[in-house]
Amino acid sequence: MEWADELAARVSGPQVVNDSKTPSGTVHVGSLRGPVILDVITRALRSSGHETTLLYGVDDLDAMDAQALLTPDAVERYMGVPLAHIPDQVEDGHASYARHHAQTFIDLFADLGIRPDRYYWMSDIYPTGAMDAYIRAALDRAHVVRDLYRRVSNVQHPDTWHPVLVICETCGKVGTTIVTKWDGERVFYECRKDLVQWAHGCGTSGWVAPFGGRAKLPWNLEWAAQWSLFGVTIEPCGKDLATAGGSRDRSDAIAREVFEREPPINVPYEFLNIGGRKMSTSKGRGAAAHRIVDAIPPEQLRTLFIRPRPNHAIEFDPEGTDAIPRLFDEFDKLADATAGRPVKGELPPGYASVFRYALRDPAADVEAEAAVFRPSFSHLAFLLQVPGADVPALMTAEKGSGLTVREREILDERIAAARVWLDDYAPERARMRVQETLPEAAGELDAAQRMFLATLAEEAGARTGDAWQTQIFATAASGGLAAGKAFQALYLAFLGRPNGPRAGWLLAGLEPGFVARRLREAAAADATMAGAGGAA
RNA sequence: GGGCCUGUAGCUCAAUGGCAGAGCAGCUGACUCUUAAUCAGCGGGUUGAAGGUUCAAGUCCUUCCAGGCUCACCA
Repeated sequence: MEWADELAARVSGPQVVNDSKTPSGTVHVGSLRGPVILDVITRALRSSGHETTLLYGVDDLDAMDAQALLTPDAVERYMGVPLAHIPDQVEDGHASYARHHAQTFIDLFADLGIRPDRYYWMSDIYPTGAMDAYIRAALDRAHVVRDLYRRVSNVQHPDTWHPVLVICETCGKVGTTIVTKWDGERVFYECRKDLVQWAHGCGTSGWVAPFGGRAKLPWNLEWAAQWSLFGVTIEPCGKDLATAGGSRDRSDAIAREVFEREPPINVPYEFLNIGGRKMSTSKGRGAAAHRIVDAIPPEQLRTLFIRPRPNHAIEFDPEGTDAIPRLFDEFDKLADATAGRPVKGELPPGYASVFRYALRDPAADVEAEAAVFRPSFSHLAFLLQVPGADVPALMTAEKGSGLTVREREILDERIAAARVWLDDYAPERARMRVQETLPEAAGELDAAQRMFLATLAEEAGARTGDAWQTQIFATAASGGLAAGKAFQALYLAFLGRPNGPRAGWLLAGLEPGFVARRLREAAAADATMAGAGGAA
């Protein structure tokens, strides 16, 4: 976790941290790693005394290039059009396609404790004329840009290519236009039918002054221009951009050679892999970001992203594993250590920072947060499956005193997460189910256990969990059976496994007639039945 | 083909160049009302391979092998 603190120690003076995103469609959980890293860097800078501004931009004048995300009849009309100028495909009140997707992403920030000082939308910036100086510089130095593309990225543009994209006055597309001349005030552009494969231009051409929102810079130049416009000093970016000869290299060179400014410090970060594979909404892997957030509350999600160094890929496989419970356990361990409670095993390096930066509220009282009672996630998931269990009451008992408002909030958050986990992610072994018919495993019961079950069947009836629990111990004792063996017998008879939840409450939650019938069936079970199953 | 990352116990990961560790899982045991809790204990390794530097290498250098991501059209 030292990475953020080390970065903070390396810089001097006021800092501007920036990131921006093209709202081209639905995002997945992995997309949140960037914003979380951004936020942690900001917090680290501030806590080491640097005056810091956090900016988050939406590159919503970029062209639509994802056909799959448009309705079929919208493809011809909107492919290549700036995202900000496409109507929302979903009728939920957003002004545009870009606003819809950007807003659903940004809405997650607040929950995660990420609070940029300012959001900016490029569709708002261009019309103000703030970008005009950069557009002019890019046009004046078009030959430098062409040379740099060839040198840095081996991309060969025609000699007449100019680094500005005019928004076609006729069809409104920006992805299909090319500028071939610049006279110092106006550019000559063509909206070509086949400039790119994914969109078709309308054939318009003409001279236009490319200022005040009538044109935009290509993405790499826009990026570098943002650094100058906002005075950005630190900007992390995903490894897809940070690759050698890739976008970041191009933009760095543009910053130096066209806008004559050192690019910001880069913090390249790796992605989040689910089950060893890249997340992809289109391939059906990886829930959309707003979906998995239901199973992983903010502070645990922050922990997941913060703990490894940014340049390490995160392997996370929540499907059918205990990855989610372990994430909670790890967070709780950090809290215990921070609160000075004893913890098992060794602590990760820099654990105190991890816990502090994992908290949603940057101004939280870290000591107080660490001290609050947090129920074990797996224990909760377990209790939720016990028929009739009063989980809040049980947790109050476990804590030994009433839950505070904050503790009740955490409990509710964890209960909700555990429900989602049980429904969508938990492995079979974490789920328990009362078997409809006598489980095969009941054949493993020995004579003493069958005797116990038979006796208990005589006592069966409607009673409370507490009463059942007492009865179980009493019956076991009167038959001379060890309590452990007695409970095992019940679990085998009802769940088909040697262990389970508090048996008394399990039985109390079932229909009394069914309980009596099952007890008798299990008592009558012949040990030879289990021969094939290899019973002990 | 270029770039980045990874390879250490079954799984997830640690280890300023200085005796290879932890959590979880597993196994054994204890427990007369927390029974998937709690407590005690145990096993588990040619650190992907081969060279090199060093008194000393999981760690640094070289070369391989394997896996993953990413770029090479646009943003």
